[in-house]
Amino acid sequence: MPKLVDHEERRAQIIDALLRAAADTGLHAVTMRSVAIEAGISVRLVQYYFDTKEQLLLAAINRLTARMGERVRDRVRTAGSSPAPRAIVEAVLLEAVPTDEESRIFHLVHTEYAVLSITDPALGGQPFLAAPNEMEGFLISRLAAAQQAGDADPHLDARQEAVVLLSVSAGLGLSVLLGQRTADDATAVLRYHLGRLFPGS
Amino acid sequence: MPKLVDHEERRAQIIDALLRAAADTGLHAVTMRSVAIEAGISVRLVQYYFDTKEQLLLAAINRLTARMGERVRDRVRTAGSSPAPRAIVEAVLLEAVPTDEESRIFHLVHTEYAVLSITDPALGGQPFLAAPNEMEGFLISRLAAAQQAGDADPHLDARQEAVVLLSVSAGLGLSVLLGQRTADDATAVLRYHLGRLFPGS
DNA sequence: GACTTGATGGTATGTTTGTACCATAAAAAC
DNA sequence: GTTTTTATGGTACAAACATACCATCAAGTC
Repeated sequence: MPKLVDHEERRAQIIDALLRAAADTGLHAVTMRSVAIEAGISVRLVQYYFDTKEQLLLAAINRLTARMGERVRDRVRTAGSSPAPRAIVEAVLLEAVPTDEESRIFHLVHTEYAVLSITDPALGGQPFLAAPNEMEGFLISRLAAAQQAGDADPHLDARQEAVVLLSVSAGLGLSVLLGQRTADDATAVLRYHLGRLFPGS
Repeated sequence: MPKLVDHEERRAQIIDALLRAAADTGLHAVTMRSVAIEAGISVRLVQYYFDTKEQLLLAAINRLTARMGERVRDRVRTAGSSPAPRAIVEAVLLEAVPTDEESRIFHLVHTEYAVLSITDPALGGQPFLAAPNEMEGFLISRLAAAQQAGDADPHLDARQEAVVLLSVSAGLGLSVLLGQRTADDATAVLRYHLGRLFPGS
């Protein structure tokens, strides 16, 4: 054989090619051939590392959700050294607004997967429900903490406000993908809304 | 020939079959054959009324956006006899939450089209930008009117609040489609948020 | 040095798709 | 009553797809 190959690295390469192809032509138009071409390898190799197309699609969505979770946690950690509650909440929610090219690819393909999962039972909606539910709990705890610290109006219903926040960030992210708003506009709207929740700044 | 046929009616029948098929198996899985079967006619007839698949898809999205516009206007008219600003705004925004089966089909397929339009230039994003922009203007005017009437806090930025409202209703609608929330929960969250904008009830 | 085994390329195959073509019955036109 | 239209069915066809199969070459193993 030629040089021994790190399978995980090869698989990551192929998955990244799939993500680029999906962001370019749409997830529905992704074929074994287009992934192979984008990755610069033969179709046979894609088959070699992911036996079937379904397995490739599943591996891609797993990698995607894992990477998005990492990105959110990175943001929390970065903003979290000085744990101002508003800064943390803002960091988490702004991750849903695609700014750089990588985040645009991620959110576009993630949205395509999410919509696909509504009708395709083989994609099992778990990854699309687990992460938002986790985020909802996180936001509720932060809002409640801010209320006790006197940074947020104690009359607010933390649970409902958390759902509003998640919805508005998802809606804004989608509108940016659709080209209806720029990322800067979406950011400004989100900051405005946070300003209403956290009156002290 | 057998009986003369109303072309527009036949076309509407076929489009409705397409919408059902798309809501059932996903827009990407819709074929000339599946539409024909769902409509109970032969493939040849689908070709006869819509020469090509692309034309069928375009006719369907046009019918879809037209029907959704009608539904929103119906709601405004129904709630508009007593023009309490909050009631009108609430009616418009609640249209984005799928409750009955028809609205679920509409919003599911509409979302599938919207996501598809991001990568498919042949679908031309116009219908997905015109309607929201029109709604944004409508909401801004209502919010401003409510502020002048003393029903809403005059310190609010009507434009930003309108964007927040549209985003939150879009995000809530999507989360209902994804099975993350029930329609009732989404409705309650939206009403809660409106209660914060319109303190007088 | 012989042999196994991992990584790769190329090709064949059966299925599904959109579309084009051929056919027919029956209403309308004259 | 013949001759157009009009609405419909069935079938044929080329392209594209996922996948299975055959082949090869080089690095380890003994």
